[in-house]
Amino acid sequence: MLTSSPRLKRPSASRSGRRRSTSLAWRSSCPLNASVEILGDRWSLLIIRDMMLRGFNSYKQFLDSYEGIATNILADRLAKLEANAIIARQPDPADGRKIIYRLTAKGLDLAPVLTEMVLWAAAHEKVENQSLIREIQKDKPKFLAAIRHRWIATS
Amino acid sequence: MLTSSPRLKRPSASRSGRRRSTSLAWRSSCPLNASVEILGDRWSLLIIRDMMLRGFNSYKQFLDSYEGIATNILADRLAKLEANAIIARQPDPADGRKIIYRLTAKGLDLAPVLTEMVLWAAAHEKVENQSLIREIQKDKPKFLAAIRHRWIATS
DNA sequence: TATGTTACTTGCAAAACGCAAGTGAAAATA
DNA sequence: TATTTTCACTTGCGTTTTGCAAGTAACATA
Repeated sequence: MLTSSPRLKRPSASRSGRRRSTSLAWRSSCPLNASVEILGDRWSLLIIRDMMLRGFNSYKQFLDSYEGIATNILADRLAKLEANAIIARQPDPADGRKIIYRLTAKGLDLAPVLTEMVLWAAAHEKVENQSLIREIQKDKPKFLAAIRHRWIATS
Repeated sequence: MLTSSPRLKRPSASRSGRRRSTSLAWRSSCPLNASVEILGDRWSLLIIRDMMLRGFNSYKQFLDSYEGIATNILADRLAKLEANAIIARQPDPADGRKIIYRLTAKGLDLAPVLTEMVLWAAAHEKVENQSLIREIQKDKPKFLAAIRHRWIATS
């Protein structure tokens, strides 16, 4: 069964014999490791992309996004992103079935990370969406500001 | 068995019925998806961090790094990073047992990605390595230039 | 020559993933 | 009002990936 709880498992003493605390939830307190533990899978950043760049905010929209995430995985990732305060859920006042997902300020702050990942792939892999890439390359601060303004407008 | 070959599996037609090409290796040609498919796991970016920031260049160093990667996973990730031209392997001329791992120019270009991930975690999670964080915050272009200079010096 | 090091591979159990099908509540439709 | 559809999930199950422990071949060192 998929669990949405934070990973609490600690690695046993490594080959090098270094001890690790048993109370820490993370493998290490390195800031990069924190990002990797929260975002390092094949789906989380794509969900954030759909929210940040495409304005998606519902389960169905994420499910129908191009890469084709499985429904149980989507539910799991949304729960984890919410547990990490990257997104927030709110019932739609206009439709009792719907849940509206929104990026938190913490989630919005991932914009520079996504932006640099897009630029890296654009420089080194064969990818599409050249208009987005050119927009970022032309004026990165302006692009980031536009994301922020859209977020404020839809909050 | 762990495989280092690129994932060729294609998702079947999704719930939305959209067709996907069977010849593409990637789920989509979105640049962010490319980055996620190459880097989106719990270990690859940590290996790159160890090379970029700590100057690690051997299997044993990666294996003994703090987070405690398993030896089979390390071998698999090194092979994948090499297959993606992010790192290159060369035998150590001074020691026939050793393999020296180096970042390629493509791998070095991940510095802005790692940097933004560090800054995000520093802003939103409880992490250590404050000296690194302050160095980045003080002058990001200088920090990135320093990484590049070290890389040139050790090539 | 014996022992340690380095970069791996192999076997196996546990966890995560992916697909298909099902569920319950609310909304839309006949 | 009754029926169907939509939405946000959950469940079951087979496959894939991960993690741990142990082993191996080539080379270096004492």
